[in-house]
Amino acid sequence: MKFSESEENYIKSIYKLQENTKKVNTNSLAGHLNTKAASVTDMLKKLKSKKVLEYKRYYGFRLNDSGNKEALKIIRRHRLWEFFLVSKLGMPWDKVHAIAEELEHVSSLELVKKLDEYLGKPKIDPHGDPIPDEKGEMPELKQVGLNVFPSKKNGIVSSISNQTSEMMKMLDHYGIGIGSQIKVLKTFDFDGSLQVKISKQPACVISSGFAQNIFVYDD
Amino acid sequence: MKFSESEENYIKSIYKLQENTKKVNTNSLAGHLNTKAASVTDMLKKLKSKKVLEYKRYYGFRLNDSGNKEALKIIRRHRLWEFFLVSKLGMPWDKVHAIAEELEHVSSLELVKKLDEYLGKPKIDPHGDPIPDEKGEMPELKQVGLNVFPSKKNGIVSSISNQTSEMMKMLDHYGIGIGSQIKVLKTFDFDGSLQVKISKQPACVISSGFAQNIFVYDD
DNA sequence: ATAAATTTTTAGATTTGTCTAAAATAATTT
DNA sequence: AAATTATTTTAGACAAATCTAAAAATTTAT
Repeated sequence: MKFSESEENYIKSIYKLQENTKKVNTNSLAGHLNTKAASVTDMLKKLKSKKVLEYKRYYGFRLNDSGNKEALKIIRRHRLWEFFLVSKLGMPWDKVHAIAEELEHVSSLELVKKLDEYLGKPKIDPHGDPIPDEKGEMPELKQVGLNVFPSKKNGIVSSISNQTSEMMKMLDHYGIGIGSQIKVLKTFDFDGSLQVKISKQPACVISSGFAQNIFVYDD
Repeated sequence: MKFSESEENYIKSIYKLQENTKKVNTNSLAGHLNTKAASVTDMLKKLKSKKVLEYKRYYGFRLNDSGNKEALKIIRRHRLWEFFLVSKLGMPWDKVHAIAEELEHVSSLELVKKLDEYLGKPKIDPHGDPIPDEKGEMPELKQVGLNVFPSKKNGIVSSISNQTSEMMKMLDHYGIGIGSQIKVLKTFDFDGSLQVKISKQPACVISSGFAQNIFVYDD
């Protein structure tokens, strides 16, 4: 089944609203999509007829299995593109969302597959959100600040909670970016500084404050 | 000025048809876009009102300066994405066009700039067509088969005129791809084989027949 | 140069997605 | 439980992009 850009946006928004409330209602979806309730009702009928929505008029609605699957595909594309924009093109965190909103609608399966492989099948996007896999499974990964990440374990940098240019300069200096491999070799109790190995570079020491802003998950 | 996806497709097609004939006519554009003459006329009015088209009814039409500039921007995006899909994602030549047709409509200036830099500001796309630069200038580059490329000059691989899997295997073996740096060190008259240096790898020797299919331009 | 053929444009309809305003239904208050 | 308020849906309109069929303009042929 193929979906228009607009249909995809509705599906994605319904999916997100479902996470909080069991049944989604017309007004909240209209708010989320920055549109009017009447427009939402029209689209609900269409999505129901396309068999992605459970919907009884006046009673709220939610995606069925098929709809959820579709939503996860769209979210997967969105987050892969965000990862690409940040890790490969070096775009700032806060600018990638809007661009990924456009790129996510390019739906070639071949493209998504190749992009995923090219990026190293990332599991978390630059905002720290999990990227659904090919089957639509959300990886259950907990990320933690590098300062509390266990020693001697291989970690992958998933996000950075500080987007100042000062931070950027330091990340750049150490060669740390989204997707970098990282391992804590030693921690110094005196000031909490850490000796770390970043990808294949020689080990180096970083401050606790710096490490706090680097989020990492188990490889 | 912003253009819809449809408007962009019209602009791009008119640009391409202009290359052959001085004035473009309604029917040929309809043929090119796989649509009907009446639809074309409707769009011509719109493009005229948006000041990208010189158009007098019944008399044919062509893009004005502003329209040509817009066309070059779209073509630039298209060809950069094609380059990306082939050189980074390793997609086959013949599959990238359709995907680039979608990607080209994502028009963030920031994105295009970063993508261009990331790809190394390529001048020729994988089909051998020139990529307009930021200013809309088409690079005037002649590509030649590697077998006739002058020795000791730095070349960039721009396209490959053979997409068989046998060819792919050899390209892969030698680490040659779109965008690779290459230099001919020596040629052997006995069988026309060439000693070449590919990027930073140690020099190696390749056959004349192989070299014929590798197109290169002056760096 | 007039008739025939072709091309282009107009007129009016259709589809998709949106909107406003009014009606229908549900939820809340008294 | 009736009245008030809030939410949702319907009815009807609109803009964008397309189409078919008919009319207008141009080109070609006789």
